Amino acid sequence: MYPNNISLSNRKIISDFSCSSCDNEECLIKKNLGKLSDATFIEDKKTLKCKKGQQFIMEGAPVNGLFFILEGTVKVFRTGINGREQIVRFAKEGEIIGHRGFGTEEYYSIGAIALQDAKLCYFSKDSLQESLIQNPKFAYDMMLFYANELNRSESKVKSISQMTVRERVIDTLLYIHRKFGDLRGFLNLPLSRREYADYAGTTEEQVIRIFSALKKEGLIVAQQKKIGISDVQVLKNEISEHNYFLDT
DNA sequence: CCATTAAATTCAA
DNA sequence: TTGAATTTAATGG
Repeated sequence: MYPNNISLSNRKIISDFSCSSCDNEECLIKKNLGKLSDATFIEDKKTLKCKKGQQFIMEGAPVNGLFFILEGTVKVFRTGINGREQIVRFAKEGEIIGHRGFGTEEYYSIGAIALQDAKLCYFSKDSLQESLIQNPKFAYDMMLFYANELNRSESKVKSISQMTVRERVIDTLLYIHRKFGDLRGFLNLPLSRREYADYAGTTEEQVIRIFSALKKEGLIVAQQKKIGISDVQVLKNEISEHNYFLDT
């Protein structure tokens, strides 16, 4: 389904512009730009354009650096035993992709695919490492990001092991809702039911049936890929015994 | 899990 | 812009 011959060399590199002219205030690098005075790595960065559905990190590929999302949304996944895709997270602009392989790991343990046309900033590992060492504030911001990711990931383990399928689907809906918000009553991120299933750790059919049930109960509205949550509070209540909510 | 149908999206002529 | 081809949603076995 996905091209498996993508390498850095054949990804399109679009006009590189400097971080100082970037207006993405969410970006960790942009936030610390003032402090990153002798940051040579900013010059090394490549900005790539990635088409919808294109995979830009292959599982098992060697780690050379990491990506920041400049624009667009991305799904990060891991392939399980039976070839099933487990979606680890959805990421939007300003977020970091591929950070797990950053320290000691040699190969990516995850894959990443653009959900929409996306622009990605790519920084080489070596130059980034250098500036992390020299820049405590930057390193601290990165650490917060890692801590947050770890927290979310631990909660996800719990949700998969202890919640019912229906609860996991609801949890997924709420996660998308609080992370991507809604636009005119619909979740501001179009996902296939397959993708909901891959995130919730269930099957496409289960998701479809639970959506139908929720629709009948008047808790959500659904027209194709557009899902609207009618009453966030009722859904929250249903899974409240499991949850401490996360902000990412 | 698989098969069927309906419906929607993509793509190229 | 249209319609044929492919993909996705929904339901029942």
